[in-house]
Amino acid sequence: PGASLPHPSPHSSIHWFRKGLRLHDNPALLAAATDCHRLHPLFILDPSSGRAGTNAWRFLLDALRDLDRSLREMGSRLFVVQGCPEEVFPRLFHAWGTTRLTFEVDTEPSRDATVAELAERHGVKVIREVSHTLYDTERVLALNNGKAPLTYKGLQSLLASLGPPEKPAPTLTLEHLQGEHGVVDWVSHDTEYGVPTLEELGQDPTEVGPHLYPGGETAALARLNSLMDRTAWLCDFKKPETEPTSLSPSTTVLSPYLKFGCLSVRTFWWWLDEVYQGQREHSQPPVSLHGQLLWREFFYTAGAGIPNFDRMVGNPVCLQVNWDNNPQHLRAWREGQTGYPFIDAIMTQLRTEGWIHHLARHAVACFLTRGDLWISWEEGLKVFEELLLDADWSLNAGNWLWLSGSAFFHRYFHIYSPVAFGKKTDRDGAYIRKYLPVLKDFPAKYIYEPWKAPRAVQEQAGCLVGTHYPQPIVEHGAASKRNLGRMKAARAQKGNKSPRRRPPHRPPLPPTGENCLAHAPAAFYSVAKHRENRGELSRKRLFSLPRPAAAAGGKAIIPPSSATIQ
DNA sequence: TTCCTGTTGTATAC
DNA sequence: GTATACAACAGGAA
Repeated sequence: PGASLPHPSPHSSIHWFRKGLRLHDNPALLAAATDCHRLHPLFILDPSSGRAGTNAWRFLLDALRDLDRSLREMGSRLFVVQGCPEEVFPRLFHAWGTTRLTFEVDTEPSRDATVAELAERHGVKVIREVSHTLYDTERVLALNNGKAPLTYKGLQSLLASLGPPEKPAPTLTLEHLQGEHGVVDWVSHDTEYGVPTLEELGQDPTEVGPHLYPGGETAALARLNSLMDRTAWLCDFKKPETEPTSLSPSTTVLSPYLKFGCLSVRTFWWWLDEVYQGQREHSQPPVSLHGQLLWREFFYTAGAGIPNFDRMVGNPVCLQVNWDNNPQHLRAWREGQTGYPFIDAIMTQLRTEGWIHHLARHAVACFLTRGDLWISWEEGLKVFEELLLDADWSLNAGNWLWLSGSAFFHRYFHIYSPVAFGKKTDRDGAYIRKYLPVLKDFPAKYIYEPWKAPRAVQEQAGCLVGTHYPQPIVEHGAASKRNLGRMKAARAQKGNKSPRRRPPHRPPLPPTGENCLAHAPAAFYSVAKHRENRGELSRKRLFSLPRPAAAAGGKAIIPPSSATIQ
């Protein structure tokens, strides 16, 4: 730290925050601060982008305020500007005398190339760094002839040839900041560049739910810290065994922090690695926590390598299906009014709290698409994008492809029952009672199927099905059976058009679908029941804010490698 | 061609 | 709690 520069700092830098809302492991931010006499940390709020709901906006504003607070402690500030990047940058380049623009690589379809060109035209040097993913997605794709691996194993073997992920970069500290830090006018900063409120963004602040998961790097590292004491839990973690019906999250709920980059995936990876090192044995990918981070990598790679990844049409890996158009059923699903308490409870938790367990996502996604309602996964994707705090373009689309049986997942005859699935881990329906208080007095025998309760029982529970709570909008047995047949038909069509297979001996169907390949799943991080720590002593708390221990052994700020474009 | 595997199904039997 | 049928797919290895 504190490497004093041998020559005057020539640069005026803008670091453009998009994701990566943190000071730890942020190589592009370090690059901005290097040889720099004036640094402007910038966030551009683009009101025209995205479908985020109120809870997600709150999370983002939390994160921005936290970032500003941390920068302020070092005498700097965050500059928040509203507009679209193409319009904002030329103005700022001119006003701030910018010579260098740095930002984190984004694997999603974005306007990065346009901005980079624009910067170049203004004589501004552009530096991009990989830090949102464990590996450089472009490199992984190149290693596989430009194609995304379509199985988890496939990705694993590619990554094996690349070796372990890079270590996190050092946290930005006061020592990295030279010169003026970019603050021109402390008096007018808040009015000109302050973090706006929900109201100022046109969001209704009365719509937010309980503030269970405050946004920001500080909250992210605190959450990580509190997991540190649970060595046995971390080492035993097996995702499929965690419970979707747990009343408090049975997984980590680090996903919103990873999505916005309040937590660095590399910091998490190497911290887990340290925990694993100290133990005799630990779970392994794909079910372990390391495995969850590799699923994340899997879908980022798929999202970057597969065209039209978030759509059915034009997506070469996606099964082409004639989904129904049924706005009433879609609305019932979204609002938690399907008449299936398990489904409705999950959707209620989603709308109010912004986070649901991974397997709960499976249950409602299957219900919406191939299981019961036969509605396009693209509709579900949009709802999740609005309501989930951790909705991430690649992971969201990838998981919807998976659950709808459109790609990656092929055993489409495995269908989640909206009645039986929740019962496995919650016989008495405590989860339903929590999120659907209208049903809270039903006996356990009927809590998953209240329409089956005799009239007297419904009266006793103070809830008449059809009056206070809806009748089921579909009959699961019949609907799932019919849909299974429709899945089979869609696949048969695909088979007919595939050049690599003999035509299946089935009656030919009218050709409508496009040829599809096939492929594998994704992960939202979660859970496992709180198990006791078997007496391992708690480790020292490494994450107050800076995290020196895991920082790359070397101090090299950023390798001036291919990350630099211009 | 055959065989095995795939993070996370359900219902029934013991 | 574990085993099995259910009805059966895609991809990759052998």
